[in-house]
Amino acid sequence: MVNFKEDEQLNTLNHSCAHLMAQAVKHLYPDAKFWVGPVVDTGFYYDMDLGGKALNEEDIAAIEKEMKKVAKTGVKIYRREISKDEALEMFKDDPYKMDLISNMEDGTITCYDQGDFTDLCRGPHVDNVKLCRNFKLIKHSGAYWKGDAENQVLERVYGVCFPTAEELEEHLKLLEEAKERDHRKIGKEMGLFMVDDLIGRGLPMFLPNGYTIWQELEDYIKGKERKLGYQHVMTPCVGTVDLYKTSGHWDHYKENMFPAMEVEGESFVLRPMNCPHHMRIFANKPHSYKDLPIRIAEIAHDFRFESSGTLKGIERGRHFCQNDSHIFVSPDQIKDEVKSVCDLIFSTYEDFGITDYRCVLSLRDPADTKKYHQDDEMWDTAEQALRETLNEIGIEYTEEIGEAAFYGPKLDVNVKPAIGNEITLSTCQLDFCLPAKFELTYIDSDGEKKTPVVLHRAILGSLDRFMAYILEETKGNLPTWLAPTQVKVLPVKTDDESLMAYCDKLITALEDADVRVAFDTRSEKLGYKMREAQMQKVPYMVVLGAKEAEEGVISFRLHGEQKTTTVGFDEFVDMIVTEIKTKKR
RNA sequence: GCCAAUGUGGCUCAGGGGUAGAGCAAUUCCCUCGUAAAGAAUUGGUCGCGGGUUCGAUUCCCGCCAUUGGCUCCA
Repeated sequence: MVNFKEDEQLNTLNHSCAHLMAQAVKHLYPDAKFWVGPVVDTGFYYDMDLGGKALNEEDIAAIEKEMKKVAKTGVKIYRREISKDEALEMFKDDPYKMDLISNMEDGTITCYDQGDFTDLCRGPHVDNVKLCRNFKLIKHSGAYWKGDAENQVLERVYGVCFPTAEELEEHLKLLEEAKERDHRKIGKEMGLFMVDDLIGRGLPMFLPNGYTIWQELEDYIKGKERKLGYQHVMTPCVGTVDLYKTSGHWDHYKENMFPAMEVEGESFVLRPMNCPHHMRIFANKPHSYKDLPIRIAEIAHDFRFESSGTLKGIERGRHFCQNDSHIFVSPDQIKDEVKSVCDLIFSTYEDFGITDYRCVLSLRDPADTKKYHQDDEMWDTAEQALRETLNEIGIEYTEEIGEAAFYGPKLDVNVKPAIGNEITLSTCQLDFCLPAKFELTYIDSDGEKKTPVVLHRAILGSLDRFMAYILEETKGNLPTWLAPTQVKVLPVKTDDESLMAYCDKLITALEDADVRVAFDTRSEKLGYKMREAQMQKVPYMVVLGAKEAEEGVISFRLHGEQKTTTVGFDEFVDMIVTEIKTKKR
């Protein structure tokens, strides 16, 4: 999909189209005030104050109509340079523009005139409104001024613009197709999970097919972790409020936790994360420096009271399972262990064929004293240690201020799903803070008690979110090892006893090899059964008739490919078993 | 939580002030068939929930709940 921001021509065109939209809005709502109208990856938007008027579908259609009308006039767009004082005078009735201008550096300010409309803008722009005629307003919503929920809500309208009508058409088609990849749609079609009002919003339930995938993911990552010396534990989904007061999570996140339950004079909460539980496991017995690193891992159930507006199938719910681990190391082990975690992340991505990801070194914002644990020295040490390690490993990353956890900096690995915003899949966080709060110690080689450093890390992130991502990436055509049903056997005739016996022989052979196989014995037409198997996204669709039974061969189609392949019986079984075992295609 | 839209049988959707309709699915019958839907019959819904207006509400109004698209947030 195109990136409007990075393509220079599209960027200019869309920026100009944002102005065209503002002009049309001004015609329809003369009192409209305008905040900013930037180009983003997916097109453009403009944030506008319409005096409390909330736009609906009809209003959007009317704005589009007015835009077409203005575009048709072919009015020219002129660039004009003015001084800051002139700008302040020109926009003195518009508090939003005044806010923008007053925050600009002194010197020349540019603005653009098009007919009866003038807007402050750095530019560049196309030179005529008619060039913006191939546009579409995509969606609209409320958006807080300056992105702050404390501020008033502005009307934001998103759109896209292309040089030609054909390109616009093509783009809109792609947007439609992206909806087909939505994991919620795929999940419903494949019977993977459900959400139910009576259970509660944001609390998806995995159905047999979905749980099969879930278990495969769990086995996969646990297997990898075991080889790397991780020790798996199981801990309860509740903890006392005091536990979270000790960790500091209570102060930072109590609003986003399910409220406390009072039982026999004690307060408990559903746990939102597992760090405190794992800290207490470390504290369960004394440790020598010789024991480190200690890698406590768990596929852990967590509950967070996410805002209702953010819930999204299994990508973001109020219950999820983290592929979590806390690694207790001595300071001199940090680099090796971070490197080991990174290796694990990237080897996992390789197994899943994930190539399109972005690494972020998330740092604290020193000005945000409310969010972050206050200890400058600790932060400097942690951030520098993580940065150095990443540089040493040679990972490409961008640094982002204000994205750190309250207790420490982190490496986040983000991906872009088919629908919606970038999500974090994997994370590796460096924490000098919680071990001290929990007064964790180990005995060092000099006989002194020292405080360990903790790496918080998740590879698949949450299994739920990872599954959502994989479903969207593969459109539900999962690799064989993950597929709920791996092989479906379709007999051409169901009343042919020797054929049915041949099918049974194959099914037994596959079941003995732990392959998940289904047998469609209904007396339906072959085409009908194939269509159904296809829609269920079964990787191997085996068609057996008298011909195959006589020759002792297997005919199959792979993941809906048009071509049919025929191989020997044993060869087929070996092929599947090998594929599943290597977890690769 | 905020702004907007939506909510009709298991699924996808049409309809609309006089107590509902299609296709698919399901069930039964029939069919035994060679690479994406044979045919027939039957079953299935107090139109998200609660109020109000009305002789009468699934349809109009209000409130709530849920879903969807964004905004904010994501330890």
